[in-house]
Amino acid sequence: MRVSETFIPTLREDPGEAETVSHRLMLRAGLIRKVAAGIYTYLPLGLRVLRKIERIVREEMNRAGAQELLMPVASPAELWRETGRWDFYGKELLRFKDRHERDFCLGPTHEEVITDLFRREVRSYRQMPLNFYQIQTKFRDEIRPRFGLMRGREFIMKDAYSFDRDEAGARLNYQKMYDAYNRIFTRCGLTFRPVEADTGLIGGTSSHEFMVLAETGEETIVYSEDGTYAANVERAEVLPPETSDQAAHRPLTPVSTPGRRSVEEVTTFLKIEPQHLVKTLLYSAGKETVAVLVRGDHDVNEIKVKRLLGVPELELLKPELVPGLTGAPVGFAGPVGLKQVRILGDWAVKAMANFVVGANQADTHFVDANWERDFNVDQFADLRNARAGDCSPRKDGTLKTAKGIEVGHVFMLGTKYSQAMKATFLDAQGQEQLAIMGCYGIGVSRTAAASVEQNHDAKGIKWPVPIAPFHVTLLPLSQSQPVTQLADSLYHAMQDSGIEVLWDDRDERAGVKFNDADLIGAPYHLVIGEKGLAQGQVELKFRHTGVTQKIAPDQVLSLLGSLLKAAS
RNA sequence: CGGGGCGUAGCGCAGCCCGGUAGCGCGCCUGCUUUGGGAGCAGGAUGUCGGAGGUUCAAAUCCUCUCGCCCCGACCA
Repeated sequence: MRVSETFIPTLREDPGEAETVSHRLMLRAGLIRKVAAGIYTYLPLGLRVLRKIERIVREEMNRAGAQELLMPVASPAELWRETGRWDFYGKELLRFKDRHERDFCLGPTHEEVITDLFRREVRSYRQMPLNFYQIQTKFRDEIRPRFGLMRGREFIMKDAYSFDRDEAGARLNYQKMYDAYNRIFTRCGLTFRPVEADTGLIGGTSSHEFMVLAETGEETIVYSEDGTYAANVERAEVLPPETSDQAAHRPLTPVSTPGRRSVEEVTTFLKIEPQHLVKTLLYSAGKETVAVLVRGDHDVNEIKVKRLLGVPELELLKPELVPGLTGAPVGFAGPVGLKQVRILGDWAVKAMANFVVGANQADTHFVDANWERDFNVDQFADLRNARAGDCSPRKDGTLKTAKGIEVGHVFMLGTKYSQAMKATFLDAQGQEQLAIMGCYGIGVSRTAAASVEQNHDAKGIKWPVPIAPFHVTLLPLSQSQPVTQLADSLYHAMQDSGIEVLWDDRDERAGVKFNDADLIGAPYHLVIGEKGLAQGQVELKFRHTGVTQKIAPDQVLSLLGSLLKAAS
């Protein structure tokens, strides 16, 4: 395509609205424009990138035996009521009424719709296994959309749903999808890592997230540097400590800690390490109030607490309710003498002795507290976030942490949806069975943004070949006849041999063209200038390395051809 | 929803505190020169100052309300 005939509105300056790298560069390079918060138009260049990713996704999904279909964006409330998600999904589900006052929503995911299809159409085990996928616009009314395409409200997702006769079949489909995802993100040129994950609102029995490793990622993952373990920090197990503090228990002693509330304030004031303090966090879990005890330098993992309690919602107790419960202002809560509250303790607390806790009295803490002697812990469990330096739960080394962008997520659903919606089939014995389901998502638009996060420099984007909007930018630096003529013939020759080329045919100065080319980020730039041409040469620049190479015009096709072949 | 910030020309911003002619840079249009890393000179066009209401002789500026956007948090396949 010719730049002069293509809508590529590049921006010289950073737009005021964008701070994140991918958001900024995608706006500046003319890939996207905002319509409303978290809602974007994909401009020609941006759409080309999405189509490339979609193509890779389709090829790998088809190869893995999934079949493409397309479900509607709008779906009726009745399906969502069947699974309870009409209420449970909350405000993220964008709802509306049609002209007959019937409730509808815009699909944030499609388990209900596909399960409805399955139960209407599939009768026999002979029709299974099945795996359907679609690439479609999804809508989630996020509380806070941000970072451009990274967390949009409307976005493009590939979602797949598998239906199996039994657990073994479901596991096989899960594995196929897991493998396909590895191939997809590898082909997209991303540095990523599959990690064990929590199942969240989708539910189900187990899942993995595919994380693109990037500093700006919203997720934290932990992994064993030497081993194979990797998990989202939400999910990562923490093993109980192997040794515990055997020190003789000293007597419980109140000390004055005026105005010292936070861990930092208290430990600084008492001149102790945070490892010798126990934090007491009060939560409301449904109708119950629970106290969670963790070591001063640890963080509570609320997902683990929720799972242990078997409750869907967990919220820190509202500050105004704390004094009524503890008899002290916020900041001085402790387990000693705490009434009407279930007390949960993290494993690390079990290994402690003679520690500091709040005294449930203003401006007072206890030192030398000990569990069992001074207070009762109803249950010890793994309740904290894993962190760097912890032992891997597989005991295959020490954990490190990294930031990641979730671009894919695979779930074993089991019968959660087939049960709720009575999606059954007759097995070989004529018995009615529930379909065993799995579901598998890829954020297509987010994948594009993640790639930019991972592949850029101060000048702009550095697209990997397989998802670049164009393979080559052709940059004739003057309007002189020999230069234009060569550009024209190379342009057509490249097109004829299947090389996707963007020809900057504008009468612009060299600097403008160079800067736009760097910003847009095609992997190869072919520069034709008067000086080089006088010596019978053109210049090939590799956007990723910045390396340039002088070559004869008649070598361009074969060289680019082999470079592209090697890179895709 | 809580906290912080912003809304002035297509884009990036100044002006607001302390009310009185709406400005700068880039881009855009015309002409000449220039042409290997965002050109120079000359000339030109472009504004419901987010919206509504109020105070005032006078509001971009002060007050009230409202809409939108960004960042942090809560939240979240």
